[in-house]
Amino acid sequence: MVKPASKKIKIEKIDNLPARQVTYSKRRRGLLKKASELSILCDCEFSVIIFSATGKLCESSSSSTKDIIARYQSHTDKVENFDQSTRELQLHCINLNKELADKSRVLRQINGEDLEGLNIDELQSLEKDIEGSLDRVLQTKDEKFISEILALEAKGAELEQENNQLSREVAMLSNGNGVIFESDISLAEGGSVSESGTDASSCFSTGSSVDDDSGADTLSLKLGLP
Amino acid sequence: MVKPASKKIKIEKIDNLPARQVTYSKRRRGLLKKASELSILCDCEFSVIIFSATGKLCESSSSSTKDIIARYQSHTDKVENFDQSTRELQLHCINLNKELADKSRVLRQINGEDLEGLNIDELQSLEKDIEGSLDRVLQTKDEKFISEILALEAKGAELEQENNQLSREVAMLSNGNGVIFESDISLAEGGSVSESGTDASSCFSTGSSVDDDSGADTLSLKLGLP
DNA sequence: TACTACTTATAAG
DNA sequence: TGTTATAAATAGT
Repeated sequence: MVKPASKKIKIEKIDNLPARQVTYSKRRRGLLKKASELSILCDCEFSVIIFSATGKLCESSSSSTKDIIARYQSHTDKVENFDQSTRELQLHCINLNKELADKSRVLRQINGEDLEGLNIDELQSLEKDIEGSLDRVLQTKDEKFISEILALEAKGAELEQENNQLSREVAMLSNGNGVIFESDISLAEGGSVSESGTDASSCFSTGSSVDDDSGADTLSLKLGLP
Repeated sequence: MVKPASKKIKIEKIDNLPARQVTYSKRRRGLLKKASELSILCDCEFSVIIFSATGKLCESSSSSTKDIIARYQSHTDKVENFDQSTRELQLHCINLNKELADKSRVLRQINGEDLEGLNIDELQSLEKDIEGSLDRVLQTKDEKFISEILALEAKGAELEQENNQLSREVAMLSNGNGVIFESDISLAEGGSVSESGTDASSCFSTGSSVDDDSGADTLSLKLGLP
C-alpha cells in the first residue's frame, strides 16, 4: 500500500494557516531538541528565542535566558557602558543641581531675599561685590553714552559741513536763478532724521570727530538721558 | 562493500575533542538552518545565541539579535521603564543646563562680564536692579547694626546698673572693712569683653533698649566698620 | 495526536 | 573539506 506521505517542500511561507501552525509546532520542537542535543554533546551554552506570527514568545536555553543574554550583550553591546553612562548622567545631574542651587542662592541674595541669614561680615562682602557690579555697569553705560555722543557729534559736524556747502551752492545759484530755497532745507534737516533711526543703541559707522560742541548739545537731547 | 557509517549515538558529552569540534560545527550549522527554515515557513521571528565550550559566540536571528532581545525583555523585564527613566533623566539634565546657563549669564553680567553686548536701555535696567540690590543689602546691614547696637546698649545699661549696685555695696562695705577696690573695677570692665566674644554676628539675647547713647558710640568701635 | 514515506541531518571514515 | 550509510526529522494523512 503506497501512502503519499512526505515530499520535499519549498522553504517559503506556508499559506495554509492550520498547516502552518502544525509545522510551527513540530519544527519548533525539533529545533529546541537539536539545540539541547548540541549543548550536551558539545558542552556549549545556547539560547533560542522565538516569537510566533501571533507574537507568542517561546524560549529555551541551556541555562537561563537572561544570563545568556547578559553574556551576549557583554560580548557585543556597550550595555555596561550604557549603565555607566546613566550613572554618569545622574552624577552630572547632581552636580548641575548643586551649581544651580548655588547660583540661585547668590541671585536671590542679590535680589534682596535670604539676606537675613547673613551676618554683618557677609553682608559687607556682598555690598562690596554689588558696588563693584554697579561701578562696572555704570562705567560700561558711560562708555556707551560717550561713544554714542561722539558718533552723533561726528554726524552733526558732517551734516553742518554739508549744510555750509549747500548754503554756498544756494547762494551762488540764487545769484543766477530765482527759487530753489525749499528743497535746500529739506535736504539738510530731513536727511539726518531718516538715517539715524529710532534705536539709540544703533551707533553710526561714520566717525571722525569735530571740536564744535554747539551741535553736540542739541544732539544729546535725542537720547533718553535722566 | 559495507561502509561502517552513521550509527545512533548517545546524547552525552563527546569526550574526543576533535570529534566534538566537528560535531559542534556540523550540528550548529544544522540548527541555524532549521531555525531559519522555521522562521520562513511559519512567518516567525527567532534568535539563536550559542557560546562554544571555548567561549566563542555564535549568533543567528531572523532580523536583529538586539531587537529580538529587546522584544524578549519587553515580555519579561521592566527594561523599558529603565530606558524611559534614563530618557527623563536626560531631559532633566537638559533643563538644568538651560537654567544654569541663564543664571550664569545673569551673574556674569552682574559681575561685569558680557556687559558689552547690552545696549543702553538694558544697561540702565541692570543698573536699576543692582541699585535695588545694593539698597536692600545696605538696609539689611543697617538693621543688623542697629539691632546689635541696641543689644550692646542694653547690655551696657545692665552692666552700668550692676556697677552702681556694686559701687553702693562697696561703699557700704568700705565703711565697715578696708580694701575690695580692685575686684570692683575688673568686674565692671572685663565682664563685658569676655561675654560678647569675638564674632560680631553673635547678637546678645538680652534685649530691652535704653536711651543712653554715650555708651553706643563706645561699643560700636568693636565692630569692623569701614 | 499517531503514522509513515520520504527528506534531511549527521557520525564515522 | 567531501562521502555515505544510517539516524532523525517531518509533510501529509
